[in-house]
Amino acid sequence: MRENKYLTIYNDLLLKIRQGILKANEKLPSENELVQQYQTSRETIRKALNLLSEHGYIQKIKGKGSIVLDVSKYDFPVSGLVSFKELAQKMKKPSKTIVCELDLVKPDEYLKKHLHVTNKDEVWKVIRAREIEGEKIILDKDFFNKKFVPSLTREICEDSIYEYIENELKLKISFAKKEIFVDKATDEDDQYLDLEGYNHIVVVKNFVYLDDASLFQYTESRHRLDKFRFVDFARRSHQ
Amino acid sequence: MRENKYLTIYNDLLLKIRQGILKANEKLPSENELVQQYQTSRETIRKALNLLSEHGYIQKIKGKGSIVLDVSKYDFPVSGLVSFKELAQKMKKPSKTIVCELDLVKPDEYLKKHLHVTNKDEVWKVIRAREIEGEKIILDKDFFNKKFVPSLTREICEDSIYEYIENELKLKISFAKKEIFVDKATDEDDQYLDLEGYNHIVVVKNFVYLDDASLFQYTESRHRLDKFRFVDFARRSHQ
DNA sequence: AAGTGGTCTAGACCACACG
DNA sequence: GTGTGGTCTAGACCACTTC
Repeated sequence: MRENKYLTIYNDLLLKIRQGILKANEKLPSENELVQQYQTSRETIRKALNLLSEHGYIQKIKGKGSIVLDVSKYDFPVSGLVSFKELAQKMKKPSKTIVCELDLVKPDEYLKKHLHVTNKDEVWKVIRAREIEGEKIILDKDFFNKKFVPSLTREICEDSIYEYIENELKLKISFAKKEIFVDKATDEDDQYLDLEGYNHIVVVKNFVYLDDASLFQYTESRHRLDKFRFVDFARRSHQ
Repeated sequence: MRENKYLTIYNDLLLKIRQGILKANEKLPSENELVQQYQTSRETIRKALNLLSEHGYIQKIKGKGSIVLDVSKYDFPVSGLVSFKELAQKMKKPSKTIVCELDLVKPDEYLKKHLHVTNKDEVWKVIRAREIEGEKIILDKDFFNKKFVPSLTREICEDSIYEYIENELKLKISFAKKEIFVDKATDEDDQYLDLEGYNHIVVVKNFVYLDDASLFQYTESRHRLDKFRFVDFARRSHQ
């Protein structure tokens, strides 16, 4: 057994919720009962329950107990953030990635500021169009510091760069900042996408940080207005 | 002293980061050192550090230590989600709220489904336009179950309903689900907002749940395209 | 080998909900 | 009062980084 005990318990409880063994709107066993069931300490049970809570599967109420939330009514996965692209993949809609540009470039002023690189650094610039159900509706512009990603090929780009980075290069992505706003469509958008007359674009900027807190990727994802969708599930913080 | 020990430590460390006593890109004292400094147990220190980490102020690295992240480079507050409206308030831009409608209505099919109410329930329907720097750019449509919010006045609506609910009614909001997408502007949008020719609208749907996991508010916030902005800071989850 | 953060334990006391 | 979840403690062992 190599998995954490609290993650094992988390996954076990999650399975029971998904299978309906633990029913929505009903109470979970108390923490002390779970201590007995899983033969562990209370803090470990609490770690598992807090994870379930943070991910929106249960609600803990002081003095009463923990309630299983109704997961089925979410039309999207509950935890985290979901883009149209991810949804299309989940729905198994036919999709395709077209690599428009793949270059090693000198950073311009904007990139120098946002990627924290200097004139001496080189930066991978990747532009890809995402075609879903026959329409090119998303334009992804990615920029990586060459220091972190030495080589990159068209094949990797057609697949998932993200998987390549995590699985092959073993770089660990730890957190990201997102900005969403609407912008006028550029000539580049028009060139690579099927804009269908829409002259505005939803822009999702993404700043990705590694485990050691260094910024290594800047991404701009440009979505046609009518095909943009974003879901967030937020637990209110302390205070 | 009534505040939690770990929250006290969290706030103290946060203050030191903000004041530059703990500098960006430098290491925090180790957990064992903090145990000494604050005369507490390691788990308590870890609770405080985990909060700082979740809120994006530090980065913990196994075997090495915790690094203070550079907060100053975020043009928006780091933790959680920030809308244009909140930003305008932070920037102290002149803003005004116009209550367009305030009614007790029977729920239609859509509301019955999303607010989990029946024909017997009554629902508060509040429509407000938000004017910022002289332009009406956001239309907020709120729906509350009358069961939770018995009375509501124009004055409360012109102020913050949210504050009224938390401070006066003592209802505790625990989590919310957001959906963002772009829709065609309706006649209602046109009637209440200064659309300036934009015929699309960014829609932010908000489902708000109380402490006991009951859904009590459904909100739709409709933003003029050019004035929409949304920031998210997401830590990657386990797994 | 020494120091770091990550996990886990077995207790303790508290605040809250409910009958 | 009993049971619940929330906080806190003082230890322990582990995996990882650095020397």
